[in-house]
Amino acid sequence: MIKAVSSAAVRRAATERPAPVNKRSAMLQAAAKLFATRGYDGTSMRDIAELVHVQPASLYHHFPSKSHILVSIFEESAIEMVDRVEKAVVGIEDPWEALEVACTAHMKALLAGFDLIHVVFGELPRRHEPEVRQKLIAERDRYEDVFRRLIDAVPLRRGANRRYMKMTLLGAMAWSRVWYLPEGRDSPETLAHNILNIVRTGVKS
Amino acid sequence: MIKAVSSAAVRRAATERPAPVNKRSAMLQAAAKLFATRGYDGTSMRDIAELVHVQPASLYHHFPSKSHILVSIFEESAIEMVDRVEKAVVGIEDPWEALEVACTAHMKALLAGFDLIHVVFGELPRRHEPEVRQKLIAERDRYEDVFRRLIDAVPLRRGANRRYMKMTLLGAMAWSRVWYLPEGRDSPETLAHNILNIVRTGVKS
DNA sequence: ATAGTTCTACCGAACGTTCAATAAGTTACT
DNA sequence: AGTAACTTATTGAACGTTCGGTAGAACTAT
Repeated sequence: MIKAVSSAAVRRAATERPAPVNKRSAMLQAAAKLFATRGYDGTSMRDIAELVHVQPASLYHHFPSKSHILVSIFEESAIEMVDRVEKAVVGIEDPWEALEVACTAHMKALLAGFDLIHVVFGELPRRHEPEVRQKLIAERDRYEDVFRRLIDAVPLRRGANRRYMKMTLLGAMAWSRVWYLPEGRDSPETLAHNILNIVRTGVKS
Repeated sequence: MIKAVSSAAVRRAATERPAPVNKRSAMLQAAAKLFATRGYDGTSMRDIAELVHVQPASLYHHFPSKSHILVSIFEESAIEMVDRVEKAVVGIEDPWEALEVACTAHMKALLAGFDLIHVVFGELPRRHEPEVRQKLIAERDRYEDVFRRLIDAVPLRRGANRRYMKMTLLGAMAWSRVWYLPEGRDSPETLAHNILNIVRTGVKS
């Protein structure tokens, strides 16, 4: 019995298929990278397949369609990002500090190569079929909710609208995708700090 | 001679082709509407042609390629938007009021159906060929420059960074594309006022 | 233990459709 | 007559997707 198991393990290790790792997640990674740079419509199933060194047809073993790949990216991304942000803020008492830490985590992911979240903030759910759109929006909402809760905990001046604040903050951060230069002198941390500071205290003299 | 001209005019009036209006701009309008909702890659030349009631090949009489249509949209949009914003701020002394009026003009165009500007803030230049990308960025910069000048005129507290302020402001406004609901209770004016107010005075108590 | 079966992951080739673009011809207007 | 505007007809390539088949691992029955 023991022998049989161990010989199976050896055989599995000896095979040139390098790992029993989930190829599904490799496909998701590749798709995210391409969607992030070329957009959903600008990426073909062939492009994705090529990046994973697989035939196009193989993608359909793991996903029923191209749009399901997009939905899966949104799902995995929301889970991962909620996790990152919530881990980052754990134990922090001051609500403003917690929010800044969350923003930093967000900007790091957005500007330092986490392709999945790039897709979430780059793809407009509007452009997809209703059924797909609904799921995309739901996943993004799930992530935004983390920020909503952090913003709820922060003391605002009278009359300040938390919804507008959330949209301004997330919008400003999302827009950095458009103008940010990785080789520039601004780090994601600096960006998060400065953007949040503007939203918190304003700029006027 | 006169007879000939008049008979030609009558024939022209009688024909169902409604007007000798610039069909080029109609094509641009149609393309902008489609690009704005479905994206560049999600829109085909056939789609554009159909919306103008013209055969696909006719588009190539006015534009050498699909990407030239996109570039033309950016050009016309930048001209039009610079014009709108500069007309809106003329004669306003107070720099903060001028900036708010500019933001209002911007939001009105963005949220109330001016498709051209929608394309400018929806299409990522990154995704296009270098030659095209360069032009797209140049046109958007031309527009952003109007805001840069308005922001330069506004008095800030010490240490406030005008570049971050510009990016936060434009980013927050651009992001409204994603969550704004036309049938909601927020008018473009309200949005512009509130977003600018957050950037100006902050939200903290 | 071995032979037969099922299952997972993938492949190569092709499906019908749609894409941007072109070539050549026709009509409209000056 | 000449030019601008637009048409019909067509191209080769690329698209998402489907198909039948296969290698190998994993169960099942003997």
